[in-house]
Amino acid sequence: MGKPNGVPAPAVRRLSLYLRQLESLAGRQQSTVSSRQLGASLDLTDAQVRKDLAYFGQFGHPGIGYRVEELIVQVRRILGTDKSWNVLLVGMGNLGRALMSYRGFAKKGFHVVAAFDNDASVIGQTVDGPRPIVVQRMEDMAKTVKSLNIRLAVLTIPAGEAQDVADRVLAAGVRGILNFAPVTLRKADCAVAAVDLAVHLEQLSFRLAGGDA
Amino acid sequence: MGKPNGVPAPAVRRLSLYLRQLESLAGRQQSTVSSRQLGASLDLTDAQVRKDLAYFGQFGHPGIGYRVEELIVQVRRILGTDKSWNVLLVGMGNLGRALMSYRGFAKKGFHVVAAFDNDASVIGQTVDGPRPIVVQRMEDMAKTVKSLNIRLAVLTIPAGEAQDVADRVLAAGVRGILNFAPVTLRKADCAVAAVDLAVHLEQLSFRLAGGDA
DNA sequence: TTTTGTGAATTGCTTCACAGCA
DNA sequence: TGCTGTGAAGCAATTCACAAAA
Repeated sequence: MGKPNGVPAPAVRRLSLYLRQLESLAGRQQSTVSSRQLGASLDLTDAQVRKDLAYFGQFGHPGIGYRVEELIVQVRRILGTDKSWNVLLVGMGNLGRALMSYRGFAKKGFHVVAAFDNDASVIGQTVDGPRPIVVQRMEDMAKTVKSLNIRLAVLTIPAGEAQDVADRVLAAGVRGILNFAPVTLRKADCAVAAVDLAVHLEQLSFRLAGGDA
Repeated sequence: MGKPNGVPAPAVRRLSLYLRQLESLAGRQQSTVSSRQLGASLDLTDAQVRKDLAYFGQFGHPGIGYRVEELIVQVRRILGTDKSWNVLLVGMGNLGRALMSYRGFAKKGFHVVAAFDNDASVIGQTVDGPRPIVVQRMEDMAKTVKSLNIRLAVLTIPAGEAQDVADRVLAAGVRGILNFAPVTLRKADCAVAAVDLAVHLEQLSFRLAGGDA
């Protein structure tokens, strides 16, 4: 049932971008798209687009291109977003609260259904979101993960606490972590994605400070 | 004066991670570190670490390793964060406000010194941050960029407005963009870094939904 | 025509393995 | 001994180029 393992990681990253662009095309009522068109909109070659998609199946139609709606369905299935995912969030600081009410998650089928913090003054508060949610104690995590079938966690906490919280979240039964703390997590065979906001600015400053130009 | 162009992009990305780890080591009073140690903490091989650093110079000491404080200075210089950068932020929604008060930026020398929005009810408001800032009209951008010597912009705006705002920001004199909108920007020879929060969750769902495991 | 899917060629990145230095 | 810096080897990803299909 698992897909073949010869898929380059960069191809999987681009799959998300293809989906995003396809959804945009669908919104503009465009019914088919060529690999050249799709690639141009993302700064990729047509060959790259075709090769990436071909890792997962034959979705195109020679002479026509790809049917937008059809390909959306396929890519969602490949990415696993044809079903919805329940997500928990740890860390109710500014960033955590902002992500709670971020509509982009729900649009893609990710639903923040539980929120945690270790600060007693925050626990019990109701935070806004698509559905308002009461912030829970960390101790209640395992029970909540089980009862709500949560499989993903978003960590918006200070670097010093991140590893401990990650361990706890995994122990509670979560399978994947989106980590905003500026540390690399020791991961015990679980999926981890990291977003370090400062790192991205550093990459820009490198490029502007003689890095390439 | 520019560094040679044979540097792989992945090496530059890792440079930020090395710096983060080195700063952590410095905080714990560790004075030297070997490529093996540094690599292990980031899930990289020792050879990878040495090769990455060697693209930029000879910083190590055979038999000793790398002197932590010394290497921090060098890496900051390479990344361009030995000097501070003025940054503007467009889009005062939840995410924008959260980033305004995010301490991680200032810690790395990035200072949000101006904020913009196109919503009349937000313009003129004071938003919190390291220094509180008054939200300006988009029309004032060019003047502000020049007077405060702003070189980077962070965009936390809806996808539909992103390209227009990016064009405007570049016209105002900004040289690099950190884009949180879920669209790929047509970039006219400027540096762009993209953070799409939903994309990261999709990568996790792929890995959990039979993608590799 | 137009456009896909794909083996072959190419480019790029990582790992190996070891000389040289402390 | 312990460790770096680096050419050479190996592996991975991208691009090329063309047969096949509509």
